[in-house]
Amino acid sequence: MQNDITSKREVNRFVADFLTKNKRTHYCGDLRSSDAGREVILMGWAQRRRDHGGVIFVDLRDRSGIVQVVFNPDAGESVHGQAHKIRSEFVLAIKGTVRIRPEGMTNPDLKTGEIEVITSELEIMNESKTPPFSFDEEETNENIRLKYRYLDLRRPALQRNLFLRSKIAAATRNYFAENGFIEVETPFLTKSTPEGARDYLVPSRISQGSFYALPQSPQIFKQLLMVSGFDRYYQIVKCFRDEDLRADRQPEFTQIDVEMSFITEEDIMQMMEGLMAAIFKKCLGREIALPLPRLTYHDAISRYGKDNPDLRFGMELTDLTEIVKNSGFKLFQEVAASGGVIKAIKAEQAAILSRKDLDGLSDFVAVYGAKGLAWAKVNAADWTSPIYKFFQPAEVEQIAKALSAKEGDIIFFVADTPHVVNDSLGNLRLHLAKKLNLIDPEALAFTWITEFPLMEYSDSEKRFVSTHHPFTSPFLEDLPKLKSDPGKVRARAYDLVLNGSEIGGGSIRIHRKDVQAQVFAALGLSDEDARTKFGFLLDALEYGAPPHGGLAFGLDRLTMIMTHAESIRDVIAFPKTQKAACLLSDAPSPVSIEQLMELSLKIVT
RNA sequence: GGGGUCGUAGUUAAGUUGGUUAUAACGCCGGCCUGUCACGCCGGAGGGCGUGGGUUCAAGUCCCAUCGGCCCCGCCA
Repeated sequence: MQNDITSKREVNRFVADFLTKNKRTHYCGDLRSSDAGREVILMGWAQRRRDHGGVIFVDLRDRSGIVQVVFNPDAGESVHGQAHKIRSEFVLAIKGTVRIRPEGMTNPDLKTGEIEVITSELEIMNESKTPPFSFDEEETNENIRLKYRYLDLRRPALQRNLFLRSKIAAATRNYFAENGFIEVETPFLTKSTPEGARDYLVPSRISQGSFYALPQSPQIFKQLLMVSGFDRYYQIVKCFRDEDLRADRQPEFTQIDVEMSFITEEDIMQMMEGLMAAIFKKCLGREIALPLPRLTYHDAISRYGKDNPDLRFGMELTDLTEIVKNSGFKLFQEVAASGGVIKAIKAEQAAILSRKDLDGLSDFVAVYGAKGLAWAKVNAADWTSPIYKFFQPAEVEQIAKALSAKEGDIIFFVADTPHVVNDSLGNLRLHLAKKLNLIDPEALAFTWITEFPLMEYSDSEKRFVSTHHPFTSPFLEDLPKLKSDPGKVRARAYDLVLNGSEIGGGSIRIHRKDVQAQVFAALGLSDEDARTKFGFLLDALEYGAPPHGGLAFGLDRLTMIMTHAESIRDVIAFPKTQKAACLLSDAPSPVSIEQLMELSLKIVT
């Protein structure tokens, strides 16, 4: 041990020497029986050692997979002796000969199970501490996995995800290059914009008391590039939003950002459908039928309760307000009279749902503001239902007809404001589909959502706010409503939804200053406000801005769907926790008083 | 900001109505073993139960607070 440093140096020199003389010939997982007889040099990690006293087996792993390497005692004392020292995750280089495994010794669970490598030389290039968790399928607490993310990333599943993500990015770049797009980088240190999400701020040292913001998206810059005449732009770019996290939301995420000039919605959608087809073809070998289906925002909400409907299954929402508004059920009467709606969904042949399950579903919809969930089990002649007694036979019949309900189905009713009804039934629909196993995991259900409202009333801000962003063009024919009924103005915006996940969204932008001014006015932004916040864009619009529009895809979410990942963390190399912390690097963390002083900042809490 | 859930050896988990030295599997260490592939066999070490209070004769088990992971609402497109 006292010679530790010296011997480490020796080892390092030896390793360097080894690498100078020996180049890797193959990846472990690529070897096949056709390689039999070939001498190979492999480098990787010892996944497992099986020491039989005589013969020793080691599963050698690299990014391609694993192969069994064999150390025979008769291969020589030094190699065999070294092999005894191998432990989990030691870094090895071996020279050996591929051979077909002896009769009956093959392992059908391995791609390389037909063969093995008989080792003639072994180099232990580095040792390893015992890993803090096993890399097997066994689920380990995510806090430990994130702390040792570099080890977690040795798992084949995560490697597969990141390789696929890289393929998606490559297919994207190819597609845009083939279609005449230019990739332009836009600044990360930019100006805070008030609309939309909370900004991440970066203090300026040179202009004390002033701040940059990290971009929520390159929105304004890509529009400026259109004004400059680049005509077709794209960028694969990080975006930052300081909002709370979810299973599919990280504070920094990646967009495939696109903008085009002299186009309409149709041109953009067609171009983006081509992108989707190219990505799925190149990365998964799957054909996408084009053109993709479309649904208006209004239809999506009324039929599925959400603007990101999962179309892999049916169970649509049915409006029963007209049928039940005069029924004997007082609650339904009152809701209908006060402008609310009564809607229902039907779970087909859902007898596996127990009475306890049904009661539990009330708690489920309560999260979305529903004060109750009525249900009815449809029998041959009647219903088993707490509310059955309130209805006339004719009403029961009409409801059953509206829903095409058959014996064995269960109907769920929610009566409330349209927003609460759609929200709770839309989410209940998803919940039931998962519970009843209605979703084909291999299905790909795309849909465009069109005709979004340009703006929505915000109760918290007591004004209309942009649904998309304030540069979204309204439908020209709706312009007169901008003053009289702003909530009814439709936007030339479109989202692309895949399997119930919004994977992209965009719009045709306003390219004329007068229209932009009207929209700002409807949003309650004064000329002065607008000028302070977006002055440079407004200026640009006055210098011959072409008609333009675009959209952005969420690369993380797209990758999630394509890898069947349940969490966005499974498609990001170094993700953050729900508290937006990086357990690996321990960010965020306090900084020195000197750093704060240099920025003229003071911590006040 | 709110709701839910979890935190016990390196890891994954068990731990009855609070009651003597806190279990198991895997991993780890040592020994044996020439064909295994989650190798096998024998032996061994390892934690005081996220943290801090409190109740009690007695707390992993009860109470309060706090920290952290995950899911959700709000927020966010």
